[in-house]
Amino acid sequence: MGKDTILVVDDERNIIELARMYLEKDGFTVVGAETGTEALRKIETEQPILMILDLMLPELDGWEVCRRVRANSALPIIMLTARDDDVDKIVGLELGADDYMTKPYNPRELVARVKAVLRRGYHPQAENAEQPERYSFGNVVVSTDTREVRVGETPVDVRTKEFDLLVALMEHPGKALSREQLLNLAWGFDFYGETRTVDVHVAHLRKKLAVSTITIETVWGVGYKLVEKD
Amino acid sequence: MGKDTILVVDDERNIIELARMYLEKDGFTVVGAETGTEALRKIETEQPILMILDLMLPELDGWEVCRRVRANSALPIIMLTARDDDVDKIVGLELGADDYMTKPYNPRELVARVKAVLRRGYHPQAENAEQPERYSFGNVVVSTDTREVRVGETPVDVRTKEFDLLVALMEHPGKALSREQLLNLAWGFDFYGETRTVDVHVAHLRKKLAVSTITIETVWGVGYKLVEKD
DNA sequence: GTTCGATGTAAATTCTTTGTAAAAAAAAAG
DNA sequence: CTTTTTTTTTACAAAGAATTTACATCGAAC
Repeated sequence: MGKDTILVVDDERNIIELARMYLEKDGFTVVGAETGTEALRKIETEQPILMILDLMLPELDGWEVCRRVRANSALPIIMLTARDDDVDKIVGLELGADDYMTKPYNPRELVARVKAVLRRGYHPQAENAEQPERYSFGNVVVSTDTREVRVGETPVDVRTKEFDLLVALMEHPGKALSREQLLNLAWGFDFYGETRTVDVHVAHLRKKLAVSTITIETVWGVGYKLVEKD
Repeated sequence: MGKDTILVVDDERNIIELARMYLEKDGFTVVGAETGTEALRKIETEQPILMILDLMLPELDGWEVCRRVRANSALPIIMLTARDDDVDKIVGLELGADDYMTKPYNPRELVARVKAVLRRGYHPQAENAEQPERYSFGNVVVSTDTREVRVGETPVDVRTKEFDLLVALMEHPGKALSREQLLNLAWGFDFYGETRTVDVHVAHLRKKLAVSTITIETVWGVGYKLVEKD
């Protein structure tokens, strides 16, 4: 009961069992409910840390279950739906779901999302939205699909975190970003460490971008910004 | 009994239940069979209007079941197979299947095909979109129809999973692919295992591609990508 | 100019990821 | 059913990165 328990609500027992198989492999305990009322009851008795909720349910549909749960708790909820047009409602109406997946779903992706939602400050739209696969500023081009950085025609070798940091900066050229913001953008919301870690990677990037027409400028007392030289 | 009944033959009960879930939603009645002999018996007793038949079966394999059914009936058959190379046999040897799908399959697509087969004058080859039957990158050529790999003129012997992994990489040359993505592409969404299984096959492929002009590069912290050497 | 917190950065440390051989398990062939 | 082959898992070494530390330096305010 409690700290590893996930409640899976679906009227199809198979869906519950599929989820159970994959989630238990990752150390979660899975409790199933086949109706909306059963779900509400199990939330009380089992104290789950997250609920996976199908929209289509007998007795009490997913919308209603979600509304009632949200009335008095912040239990993370991942919605499941078979219909694409429900997605807009989930996203648009701010029902309070933390994330959603369309059925039929990829079970490993479900596990990944459960973990993501359980991380502090997860922003689902960032996961679901397509990010551009290429950024350019000055004579620097960053390709996210190949994870390559080029200064003019010359490829530049950057490490994982340097790459992520550079992308974060390229997403907001000219804007001053605090170390906190950069940690959120490049490390994720659950990073647990010194803000000054950013400085070290900035230093590395500055060296590697020395030959380019852009640079990472210090905004004293604030953070950093990406600017064109001169 | 009869006019809406579909017989689903698969030794994996989950596959049957998945099909049942979706087919029943569309008004069909689903009868399951887990072995070839059970399938033949159920054809007599249940009089299905269509059979969905997995090739890999205990007792009597799908080929044999199909042959025996075809000996004295025109029952529409949709073949399921996990192996791409079986597809050639199904299509080429005119075994008598009306359509086929490779596993893992999209259940909604299965429903669509069931309906299509039941429509008169259905032409399956039009639905099974051609995927390229040949990929080449550097001096490596991969033929999906013959499942052969050549480095220049020299044939290279690769195992099934190595082949599938190589195809996945060849479909996205230069792109960084995570282990998850590679599992989805080469193993299927329902693979239930360690992501590091990918690494082992990558190591094997690297040895076999050592003499070629391409290689599988590690993208640290991310996954792998296929690139030309130098 | 002096002070003091903020920043730069090299080096040390710690942590993660990856390569790979070998064992185990599973699947295919006989 | 037994043998062979393939696939997956495991375990550990090695490589590679990320983070922290420590100290030098800088910049703003007075």
